[in-house]
Amino acid sequence: MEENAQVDRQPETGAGLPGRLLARAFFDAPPQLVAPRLLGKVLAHRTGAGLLAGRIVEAEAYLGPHSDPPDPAAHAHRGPTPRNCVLFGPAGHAYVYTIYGRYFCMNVSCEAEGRAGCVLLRALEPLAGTEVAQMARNRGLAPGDLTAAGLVRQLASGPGRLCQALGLTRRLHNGLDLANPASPLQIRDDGYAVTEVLATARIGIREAVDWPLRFVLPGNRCVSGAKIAIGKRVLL
DNA sequence: AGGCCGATCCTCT
DNA sequence: GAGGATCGGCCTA
Repeated sequence: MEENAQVDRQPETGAGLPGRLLARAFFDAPPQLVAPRLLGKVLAHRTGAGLLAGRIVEAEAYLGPHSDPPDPAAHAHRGPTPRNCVLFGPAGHAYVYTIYGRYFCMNVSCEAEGRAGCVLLRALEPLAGTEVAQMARNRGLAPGDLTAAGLVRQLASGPGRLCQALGLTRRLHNGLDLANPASPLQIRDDGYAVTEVLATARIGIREAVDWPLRFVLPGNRCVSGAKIAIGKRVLL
């Protein structure tokens, strides 16, 4: 609507980006509340190859060591280390780490400084109008394959795939401020309306496996691990 | 100083 | 459905 006009007046804050930037206050809340609210929002990465962006359709909350009971599956569980120190900083920053020596995973830090809750971004639905072909190349897929049914799902359905598609690495992106209009990596609200969120058990962990801290947009084609479709409704 | 092991993905049966 | 790739970081000694 009027958004285009506003973008033209402030090109440095949102030129070419969909919707509006999420404020830091959005992230300054416990992760089990931030995670479901992040569904439907857009993760946007500005690169030399254009805008790589997708809608968040799956996310997991990891609780900080201050929580009761503490979350034994969280990286911050045993307190700050060189790897996880971003989580103990202010909310709204990217925590990107290496997993299995080959892949990266991206989290969003939550809560005030000193509290290390976070949200793992597990799956995106590629956003129409962005450089989807580049995301496919980043994933080692031929852009032509995208026309085939089911292959959109291969782009960013999974935390490692998500980072690969958007070109996110620990070296370049860990610690970036997601709520800064000058940042190449942002989370934005393009007005997409979420009607229903399901909570399920988290994936790929050994501790606290039955805590219902994984949140999905039910029925979305890009949600990972289709086996775990059962879950409880979440009130937003 | 060294060993262990993952908030994963892909391939093969 | 199972197993291998692959390595930085964290824990223990």
